Amino acid sequence: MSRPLPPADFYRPNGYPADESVGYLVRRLLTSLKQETDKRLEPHGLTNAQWEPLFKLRKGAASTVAELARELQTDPGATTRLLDRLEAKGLCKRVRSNEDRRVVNLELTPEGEAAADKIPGALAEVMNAHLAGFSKTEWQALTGYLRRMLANGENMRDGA
Amino acid sequence: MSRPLPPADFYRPNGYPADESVGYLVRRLLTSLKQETDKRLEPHGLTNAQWEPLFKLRKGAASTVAELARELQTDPGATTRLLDRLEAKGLCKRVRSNEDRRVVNLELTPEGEAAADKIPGALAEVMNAHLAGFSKTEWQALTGYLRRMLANGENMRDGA
DNA sequence: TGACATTGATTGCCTAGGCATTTAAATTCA
DNA sequence: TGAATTTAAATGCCTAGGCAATCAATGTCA
Repeated sequence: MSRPLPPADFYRPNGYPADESVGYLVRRLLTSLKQETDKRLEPHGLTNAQWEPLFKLRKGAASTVAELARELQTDPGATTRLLDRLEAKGLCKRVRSNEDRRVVNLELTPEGEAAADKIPGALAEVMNAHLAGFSKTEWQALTGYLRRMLANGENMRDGA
Repeated sequence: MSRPLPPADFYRPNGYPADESVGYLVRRLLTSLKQETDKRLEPHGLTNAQWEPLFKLRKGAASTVAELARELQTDPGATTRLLDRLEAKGLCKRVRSNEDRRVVNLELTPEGEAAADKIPGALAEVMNAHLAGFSKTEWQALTGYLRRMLANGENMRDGA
Protein backbone atom coordinates (compact mmCIF):
# COMPACT_ATOMS: atom_id res chain seq x y z
CA MET A 1 0.00 0.00 0.00
CA SER A 2 1.86 3.06 1.31
CA ARG A 3 5.61 3.00 1.37
CA PRO A 4 7.25 2.44 4.74
CA LEU A 5 7.79 5.44 6.99
CA PRO A 6 10.87 6.02 9.13
CA PRO A 7 10.52 4.64 12.66
CA ALA A 8 9.42 6.91 15.47
CA ASP A 9 11.83 7.81 18.25
CA PHE A 10 9.53 7.85 21.24
CA TYR A 11 11.35 5.01 22.95
CA ARG A 12 15.05 4.73 23.69
CA PRO A 13 17.11 1.87 25.11
CA ASN A 14 18.17 3.92 28.11
CA GLY A 15 15.39 3.92 30.64
CA TYR A 16 12.93 2.07 28.43
CA PRO A 17 9.62 2.39 30.29
CA ALA A 18 8.64 -1.27 30.13
CA ASP A 19 5.45 -0.86 32.10
CA GLU A 20 4.10 2.21 30.37
CA SER A 21 4.91 1.49 26.74
CA VAL A 22 2.23 0.98 24.13
CA GLY A 23 3.28 -2.67 23.96
CA TYR A 24 2.68 -3.22 27.62
CA LEU A 25 -0.68 -1.47 27.53
CA VAL A 26 -1.80 -3.49 24.53
CA ARG A 27 -0.80 -6.71 26.23
CA ARG A 28 -2.63 -5.85 29.42
CA LEU A 29 -5.67 -4.72 27.48
CA LEU A 30 -5.84 -7.93 25.51
CA THR A 31 -5.66 -9.91 28.74
CA SER A 32 -8.60 -7.95 30.05
CA LEU A 33 -10.60 -8.44 26.85
CA LYS A 34 -9.89 -12.17 26.88
CA GLN A 35 -10.84 -12.50 30.51
CA GLU A 36 -14.17 -10.74 30.09
CA THR A 37 -14.91 -12.64 26.90
CA ASP A 38 -14.21 -15.95 28.61
CA LYS A 39 -16.48 -14.96 31.45
CA ARG A 40 -19.38 -14.21 29.11
CA LEU A 41 -18.89 -17.22 26.85
CA GLU A 42 -18.39 -19.80 29.59
CA PRO A 43 -22.13 -20.21 30.20
CA HIS A 44 -22.45 -21.22 26.55
CA GLY A 45 -19.64 -23.74 26.72
CA LEU A 46 -17.16 -21.65 24.76
CA THR A 47 -13.75 -20.16 25.45
CA ASN A 48 -12.23 -16.99 24.08
CA ALA A 49 -10.12 -19.03 21.67
CA GLN A 50 -13.13 -20.93 20.38
CA TRP A 51 -15.54 -18.20 19.41
CA GLU A 52 -13.75 -17.17 16.26
CA PRO A 53 -13.71 -20.56 14.50
CA LEU A 54 -17.36 -21.10 15.44
CA PHE A 55 -18.25 -17.64 14.24
CA LYS A 56 -16.48 -18.16 10.91
CA LEU A 57 -18.16 -21.50 10.37
CA ARG A 58 -21.53 -19.99 11.21
CA LYS A 59 -21.03 -17.23 8.66
CA GLY A 60 -19.93 -19.75 6.07
CA ALA A 61 -16.57 -18.02 5.82
CA ALA A 62 -14.86 -21.41 5.92
CA SER A 63 -15.95 -25.00 5.54
CA THR A 64 -12.74 -27.01 5.60
CA VAL A 65 -9.80 -27.21 7.98
CA ALA A 66 -7.41 -25.51 5.59
CA GLU A 67 -9.84 -22.69 4.86
CA LEU A 68 -10.51 -22.19 8.53
CA ALA A 69 -6.81 -22.10 9.34
CA ARG A 70 -6.24 -19.47 6.66
CA GLU A 71 -9.21 -17.49 7.86
CA LEU A 72 -7.98 -17.57 11.46
CA GLN A 73 -4.44 -16.82 10.31
CA THR A 74 -3.22 -19.74 12.31
CA ASP A 75 -1.43 -23.03 11.95
CA PRO A 76 -3.28 -26.02 10.41
CA GLY A 77 -1.98 -28.14 13.27
CA ALA A 78 -3.39 -25.81 15.88
CA THR A 79 -6.65 -25.78 13.93
CA THR A 80 -6.87 -29.55 13.92
CA ARG A 81 -6.52 -29.61 17.69
CA LEU A 82 -8.96 -26.75 18.15
CA LEU A 83 -11.48 -28.74 16.13
CA ASP A 84 -10.77 -31.80 18.28
CA ARG A 85 -11.90 -29.80 21.28
CA LEU A 86 -14.96 -28.34 19.56
CA GLU A 87 -15.94 -31.76 18.26
CA ALA A 88 -15.48 -33.27 21.72
CA LYS A 89 -17.97 -30.72 23.01
CA GLY A 90 -20.39 -31.70 20.28
CA LEU A 91 -20.31 -28.29 18.61
CA CYS A 92 -19.10 -29.38 15.18
CA LYS A 93 -18.60 -32.43 13.01
CA ARG A 94 -15.93 -33.51 10.54
CA VAL A 95 -17.13 -35.03 7.30
CA ARG A 96 -14.59 -36.39 4.86
CA SER A 97 -15.21 -34.96 1.40
CA ASN A 98 -16.01 -37.29 -1.47
CA GLU A 99 -14.94 -34.97 -4.27
CA ASP A 100 -11.48 -34.58 -2.76
CA ARG A 101 -10.60 -37.28 -0.25
CA ARG A 102 -7.92 -35.06 1.30
CA VAL A 103 -10.28 -32.45 2.59
CA VAL A 104 -12.47 -32.61 5.65
CA ASN A 105 -15.70 -30.62 5.53
CA LEU A 106 -16.77 -28.96 8.72
CA GLU A 107 -20.35 -28.69 9.90
CA LEU A 108 -21.84 -27.09 12.96
CA THR A 109 -24.20 -29.21 15.01
CA PRO A 110 -27.45 -27.60 16.18
CA GLU A 111 -25.72 -27.03 19.55
CA GLY A 112 -22.83 -25.44 17.69
CA GLU A 113 -25.19 -23.10 15.87
CA ALA A 114 -26.94 -22.18 19.09
CA ALA A 115 -23.63 -21.42 20.79
CA ALA A 116 -22.42 -19.44 17.78
CA ASP A 117 -25.48 -17.23 17.92
CA LYS A 118 -24.57 -16.13 21.44
CA ILE A 119 -21.18 -14.86 20.35
CA PRO A 120 -21.86 -11.41 18.85
CA GLY A 121 -23.82 -10.25 21.87
CA ALA A 122 -21.06 -11.32 24.24
CA LEU A 123 -18.35 -9.64 22.19
CA ALA A 124 -20.30 -6.42 21.75
CA GLU A 125 -20.83 -6.29 25.48
CA VAL A 126 -17.14 -6.71 26.22
CA MET A 127 -16.12 -4.07 23.69
CA ASN A 128 -18.69 -1.54 24.76
CA ALA A 129 -17.80 -2.02 28.41
CA HIS A 130 -14.14 -1.35 27.72
CA LEU A 131 -15.02 1.69 25.65
CA ALA A 132 -17.14 3.30 28.36
CA GLY A 133 -16.64 7.05 28.32
CA PHE A 134 -15.36 7.16 24.75
CA SER A 135 -16.86 9.54 22.24
CA LYS A 136 -17.44 8.26 18.75
CA THR A 137 -14.59 10.47 17.55
CA GLU A 138 -12.19 9.02 20.11
CA TRP A 139 -13.22 5.50 19.24
CA GLN A 140 -12.59 6.16 15.57
CA ALA A 141 -9.25 7.79 16.31
CA LEU A 142 -8.27 4.75 18.36
CA THR A 143 -9.13 2.23 15.64
CA GLY A 144 -7.27 4.40 13.15
CA TYR A 145 -4.13 4.35 15.31
CA LEU A 146 -4.35 0.60 15.76
CA ARG A 147 -4.74 0.07 12.04
CA ARG A 148 -1.72 2.23 11.34
CA MET A 149 0.45 0.35 13.82
CA LEU A 150 -0.72 -2.92 12.32
CA ALA A 151 0.09 -1.70 8.82
CA ASN A 152 3.57 -0.69 9.98
CA GLY A 153 4.07 -4.20 11.33
CA GLU A 154 2.97 -5.76 8.07
CA ASN A 155 5.17 -3.44 6.03
CA MET A 156 8.03 -4.60 8.22
CA ARG A 157 7.51 -8.19 7.18
CA ASP A 158 6.32 -8.60 3.62
CA GLY A 159 6.58 -5.08 2.24
CA ALA A 160 9.88 -3.22 2.13
CA MET B 1 -10.15 6.09 40.96
CA SER B 2 -13.06 7.36 38.87
CA ARG B 3 -16.48 5.79 39.22
CA PRO B 4 -17.54 3.46 36.42
CA LEU B 5 -19.04 5.02 33.30
CA PRO B 6 -21.96 3.57 31.36
CA PRO B 7 -20.87 1.24 28.53
CA ALA B 8 -20.51 2.62 25.02
CA ASP B 9 -22.88 1.50 22.29
CA PHE B 10 -20.55 1.34 19.33
CA TYR B 11 -21.04 -2.38 18.88
CA ARG B 12 -24.30 -4.28 18.58
CA PRO B 13 -25.04 -8.00 18.41
CA ASN B 14 -26.58 -7.73 14.96
CA GLY B 15 -23.83 -7.57 12.41
CA TYR B 16 -21.01 -7.43 14.92
CA PRO B 17 -17.94 -6.54 12.82
CA ALA B 18 -15.68 -9.27 14.19
CA ASP B 19 -12.75 -8.41 11.97
CA GLU B 20 -12.77 -4.66 12.40
CA SER B 21 -13.51 -4.28 16.10
CA VAL B 22 -11.02 -2.80 18.52
CA GLY B 23 -10.62 -6.24 20.05
CA TYR B 24 -9.61 -7.79 16.78
CA LEU B 25 -7.17 -5.00 15.99
CA VAL B 26 -5.60 -5.24 19.42
CA ARG B 27 -5.15 -8.97 19.04
CA ARG B 28 -3.57 -8.66 15.62
CA LEU B 29 -1.33 -5.85 16.83
CA LEU B 30 -0.10 -7.85 19.79
CA THR B 31 0.72 -10.75 17.49
CA SER B 32 2.79 -8.40 15.36
CA LEU B 33 4.58 -6.95 18.38
CA LYS B 34 5.36 -10.41 19.73
CA GLN B 35 6.61 -11.61 16.38
CA GLU B 36 8.98 -8.69 15.92
CA THR B 37 10.16 -8.92 19.51
CA ASP B 38 10.90 -12.61 19.13
CA LYS B 39 12.83 -11.90 15.97
CA ARG B 40 15.04 -9.33 17.70
CA LEU B 41 15.57 -11.30 20.90
CA GLU B 42 16.29 -14.63 19.29
CA PRO B 43 19.96 -13.79 18.60
CA HIS B 44 20.35 -13.22 22.35
CA GLY B 45 18.73 -16.52 23.27
CA LEU B 46 15.49 -15.00 24.54
CA THR B 47 11.84 -15.26 23.59
CA ASN B 48 9.14 -12.65 23.87
CA ALA B 49 7.80 -14.36 26.98
CA GLN B 50 11.20 -14.38 28.64
CA TRP B 51 12.30 -10.80 28.43
CA GLU B 52 10.03 -9.49 31.14
CA PRO B 53 11.14 -11.79 33.96
CA LEU B 54 14.77 -11.20 33.06
CA PHE B 55 14.19 -7.48 32.90
CA LYS B 56 12.49 -7.45 36.31
CA LEU B 57 15.29 -9.49 37.86
CA ARG B 58 17.87 -7.21 36.32
CA LYS B 59 16.19 -4.14 37.78
CA GLY B 60 15.93 -5.83 41.16
CA ALA B 61 12.14 -5.54 41.00
CA ALA B 62 11.88 -9.13 42.21
CA SER B 63 14.23 -11.66 43.77
CA THR B 64 12.02 -14.64 44.62
CA VAL B 65 9.57 -16.77 42.65
CA ALA B 66 6.53 -15.40 44.45
CA GLU B 67 7.68 -11.79 44.00
CA LEU B 68 8.36 -12.37 40.33
CA ALA B 69 4.97 -14.00 39.80
CA ARG B 70 3.25 -11.02 41.43
CA GLU B 71 5.33 -8.60 39.40
CA LEU B 72 4.49 -10.39 36.14
CA GLN B 73 0.86 -10.70 37.19
CA THR B 74 1.02 -14.37 36.42
CA ASP B 75 0.59 -17.75 38.03
CA PRO B 76 3.31 -19.08 40.38
CA GLY B 77 3.13 -22.38 38.55
CA ALA B 78 3.74 -20.75 35.19
CA THR B 79 6.58 -18.79 36.79
CA THR B 80 8.23 -21.95 38.08
CA ARG B 81 8.22 -23.43 34.60
CA LEU B 82 9.40 -20.20 33.02
CA LEU B 83 12.34 -20.24 35.43
CA ASP B 84 13.01 -23.87 34.53
CA ARG B 85 13.52 -22.77 30.95
CA LEU B 86 15.63 -19.76 31.87
CA GLU B 87 17.76 -21.85 34.19
CA ALA B 88 18.17 -24.53 31.52
CA LYS B 89 19.61 -21.83 29.27
CA GLY B 90 21.99 -20.81 32.02
CA LEU B 91 20.50 -17.33 32.38
CA CYS B 92 19.53 -17.55 36.05
CA LYS B 93 20.08 -19.60 39.18
CA ARG B 94 17.83 -20.69 42.05
CA VAL B 95 19.26 -20.41 45.54
CA ARG B 96 17.25 -21.72 48.47
CA SER B 97 17.01 -19.07 51.16
CA ASN B 98 18.43 -19.76 54.60
CA GLU B 99 16.33 -17.23 56.50
CA ASP B 100 13.11 -18.77 55.18
CA ARG B 101 13.55 -22.26 53.82
CA ARG B 102 10.36 -21.95 51.76
CA VAL B 103 11.62 -19.21 49.50
CA VAL B 104 13.92 -19.57 46.54
CA ASN B 105 16.11 -16.59 45.74
CA LEU B 106 16.73 -15.85 42.10
CA GLU B 107 20.01 -14.64 40.68
CA LEU B 108 21.01 -13.75 37.16
CA THR B 109 24.14 -15.39 35.82
CA PRO B 110 26.62 -13.18 33.95
CA GLU B 111 25.07 -14.51 30.73
CA GLY B 112 21.65 -13.61 32.08
CA GLU B 113 22.78 -10.08 32.79
CA ALA B 114 24.30 -9.74 29.36
CA ALA B 115 21.09 -10.95 27.74
CA ALA B 116 18.98 -8.67 29.93
CA ASP B 117 20.98 -5.66 28.81
CA LYS B 118 19.99 -6.29 25.20
CA ILE B 119 16.29 -6.12 26.00
CA PRO B 120 15.50 -2.39 26.12
CA GLY B 121 17.10 -1.73 22.77
CA ALA B 122 15.13 -4.51 21.12
CA LEU B 123 11.84 -3.39 22.62
CA ALA B 124 12.40 0.25 21.77
CA GLU B 125 13.12 -0.75 18.19
CA VAL B 126 9.93 -2.76 17.91
CA MET B 127 7.78 0.00 19.40
CA ASN B 128 9.28 2.76 17.32
CA ALA B 129 8.91 0.73 14.16
CA HIS B 130 5.24 0.14 14.82
CA LEU B 131 4.74 3.82 15.60
CA ALA B 132 6.30 5.02 12.34
CA GLY B 133 4.42 8.06 11.10
CA PHE B 134 2.92 8.93 14.48
CA SER B 135 3.21 12.42 15.86
CA LYS B 136 3.97 12.79 19.52
CA THR B 137 0.43 14.00 20.07
CA GLU B 138 -1.05 10.96 18.37
CA TRP B 139 1.18 8.66 20.35
CA GLN B 140 0.08 10.27 23.58
CA ALA B 141 -3.57 10.13 22.56
CA LEU B 142 -3.18 6.44 21.81
CA THR B 143 -1.62 5.58 25.16
CA GLY B 144 -4.35 7.61 26.84
CA TYR B 145 -7.06 5.61 25.08
CA LEU B 146 -5.41 2.33 25.96
CA ARG B 147 -5.12 3.33 29.60
CA ARG B 148 -8.77 4.30 29.72
CA MET B 149 -9.88 0.98 28.22
CA LEU B 150 -7.66 -0.84 30.69
CA ALA B 151 -9.13 1.13 33.57
CA ASN B 152 -12.64 0.27 32.39
CA GLY B 153 -11.66 -3.39 32.43
CA GLU B 154 -10.28 -3.15 35.92
CA ASN B 155 -13.33 -1.31 37.16
CA MET B 156 -15.39 -4.14 35.77
CA ARG B 157 -13.61 -6.66 37.94
CA ASP B 158 -12.61 -5.28 41.33
CA GLY B 159 -14.38 -1.93 41.31
CA ALA B 160 -18.14 -1.65 40.94
C1' DT C 1 2.94 -25.83 73.40
C1' DG C 2 0.00 -27.43 69.87
C1' DA C 3 -3.75 -27.11 66.46
C1' DC C 4 -4.83 -24.19 62.56
C1' DA C 5 -4.10 -21.12 58.96
C1' DT C 6 -1.03 -18.98 55.70
C1' DT C 7 2.68 -18.67 52.48
C1' DG C 8 6.27 -20.29 48.97
C1' DA C 9 7.31 -23.33 45.52
C1' DT C 10 6.36 -27.17 42.83
C1' DT C 11 3.67 -30.51 40.13
C1' DG C 12 -0.21 -32.44 37.41
C1' DC C 13 -3.67 -31.67 34.22
C1' DC C 14 -5.87 -28.67 31.03
C1' DT C 15 -6.13 -25.29 26.81
C1' DA C 16 -3.52 -23.15 23.32
C1' DG C 17 -0.29 -21.91 19.47
C1' DG C 18 4.22 -22.53 16.41
C1' DC C 19 7.21 -25.44 13.64
C1' DA C 20 8.61 -29.70 11.34
C1' DT C 21 7.44 -34.04 9.73
C1' DT C 22 4.40 -37.46 7.85
C1' DT C 23 0.72 -39.62 5.04
C1' DA C 24 -2.55 -39.61 1.56
C1' DA C 25 -4.69 -37.59 -2.25
C1' DA C 26 -4.59 -34.66 -6.15
C1' DT C 27 -2.27 -32.00 -9.72
C1' DT C 28 1.31 -30.94 -13.06
C1' DC C 29 4.09 -31.85 -16.67
C1' DA C 30 7.63 -34.25 -19.33
C1' DT D 1 1.50 -42.87 -18.40
C1' DG D 2 4.42 -41.92 -14.61
C1' DA D 3 7.59 -39.22 -11.77
C1' DA D 4 7.79 -34.94 -9.23
C1' DT D 5 5.37 -31.43 -6.96
C1' DT D 6 1.77 -29.50 -4.31
C1' DT D 7 -1.99 -29.64 -1.10
C1' DA D 8 -4.95 -31.28 3.03
C1' DA D 9 -4.98 -32.98 7.40
C1' DA D 10 -2.95 -34.90 11.21
C1' DT D 11 0.83 -35.80 14.61
C1' DG D 12 4.91 -35.04 17.51
C1' DC D 13 7.58 -31.97 20.01
C1' DC D 14 8.23 -27.47 21.80
C1' DT D 15 6.87 -23.02 24.58
C1' DA D 16 3.41 -21.00 27.33
C1' DG D 17 -0.30 -19.85 30.72
C1' DG D 18 -4.49 -21.01 34.10
C1' DC D 19 -6.30 -23.75 37.91
C1' DA D 20 -6.14 -27.13 41.59
C1' DA D 21 -3.74 -29.95 44.64
C1' DT D 22 0.34 -30.89 47.26
C1' DC D 23 4.26 -30.38 50.53
C1' DA D 24 7.12 -28.00 53.54
C1' DA D 25 8.08 -24.10 56.30
C1' DT D 26 6.41 -20.35 58.84
C1' DG D 27 3.21 -17.64 61.53
C1' DT D 28 -0.87 -17.16 64.66
C1' DC D 29 -3.40 -17.72 68.55
C1' DA D 30 -5.92 -20.13 72.14
